[in-house]
Amino acid sequence: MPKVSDEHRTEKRQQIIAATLRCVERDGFHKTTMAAVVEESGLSAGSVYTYFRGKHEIIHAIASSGVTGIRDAINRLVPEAGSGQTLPPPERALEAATQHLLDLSEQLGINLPRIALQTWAEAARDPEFLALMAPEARGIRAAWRSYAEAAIDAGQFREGADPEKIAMVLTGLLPGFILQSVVIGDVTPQAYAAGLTDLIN
Amino acid sequence: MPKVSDEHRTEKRQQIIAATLRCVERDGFHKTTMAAVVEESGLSAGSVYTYFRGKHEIIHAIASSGVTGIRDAINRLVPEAGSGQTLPPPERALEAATQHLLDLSEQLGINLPRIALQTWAEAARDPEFLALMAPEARGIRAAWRSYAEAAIDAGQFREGADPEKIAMVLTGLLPGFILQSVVIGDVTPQAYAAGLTDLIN
DNA sequence: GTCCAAAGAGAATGAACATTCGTTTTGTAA
DNA sequence: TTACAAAACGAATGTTCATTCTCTTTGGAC
Repeated sequence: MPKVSDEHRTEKRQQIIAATLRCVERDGFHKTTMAAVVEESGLSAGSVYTYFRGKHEIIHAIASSGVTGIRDAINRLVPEAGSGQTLPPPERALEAATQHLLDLSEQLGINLPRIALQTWAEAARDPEFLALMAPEARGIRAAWRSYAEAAIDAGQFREGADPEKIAMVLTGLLPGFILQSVVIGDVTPQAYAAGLTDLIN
Repeated sequence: MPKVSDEHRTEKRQQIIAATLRCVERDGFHKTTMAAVVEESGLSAGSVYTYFRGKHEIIHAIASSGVTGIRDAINRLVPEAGSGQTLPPPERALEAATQHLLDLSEQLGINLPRIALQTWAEAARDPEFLALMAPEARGIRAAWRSYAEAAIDAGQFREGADPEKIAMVLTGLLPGFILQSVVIGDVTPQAYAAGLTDLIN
């Protein structure tokens, strides 16, 4: 094949990334072999290496991709000024965020919680990987902060509450849901949200 | 050396496990080489293999060890019947649990949050490893459940609140603290607890 | 239609690493 | 003291895996 359009090129890269995600869900980053990626992608070794310089680069591409879209899901909960949309209470916001994760998992046919655990471990180990992930993590925190600010304005939390600290806790609830869904396996968005309701009231 | 006492044997095993933990904190399970464990432990390759059948067995020993002692730390917060000890509010309980983790990290000279992330990833990947970790995870949930039951009895939460669901959320807050401490790095037990206070009130 | 540069294929390569093995040292028990 | 069984050692081994290299195919430009 001759030089191919840029769209085709990014499409093939997506195909390889998707194949890698399926492998990583099963085996983690380090037990995922290039042979497995090659097989899962339906391409040949040589071909994969024309789209990525190596395994390293595929993994880093995953790190920067913000696969979960959690950040946007949270931002969608915060009404734009004058939109008339109402701000959900924290338990509904949490439920929406966790439900989004499960919906997207189903849609992609990939268990995102499992992938998430792998990426966290990699972030703890590889500073470059961390640098690629951190913006997404900070973005999720910032989204919760916007939510908290709106909630304080709306009188849902006491005047003078610290939106950044509230955001820390709301951000922290997501990994807790993800980890428990993999390790214990009995959490649902509804039960988790109900727990928050009981904790708050 | 001839056959050596059982205490000496378990002591050497501990020494190897401690060395491995230092390696895993730095490199993760899969990038930790036996050569590194050997060097860090100050023993020789052959010697390490007289105490463990292989890398696999060292890793599994770590999985079942419940290194963090979080479970006990939580249980200590719940007063025994008739002890006169008072039940702390959730934010203080959370602060105590997260502070325990940092204290123990300092005491051991090991960053436990980093280790935790590695173990979660391994649990997602290796069912045997998961089976060894799960009891500790369930134990932490059970400890929070005891706390929640006591708190409901004490009137801290509304009558009819579901202690298991409250326990889900309190359990979930810990991974959130751990992950954010590694990825964002700005969480403290105090700030996190203050966030919970603001969220609750 | 012919070229040709890039893509695709898959066997070959070489490095990294867990584990083993032959040898030496050590401490206890006779 | 001597003997011996286990522990310690560390070089050698064999396997696994990422990456490369050569060869073949492909499809757009002229």
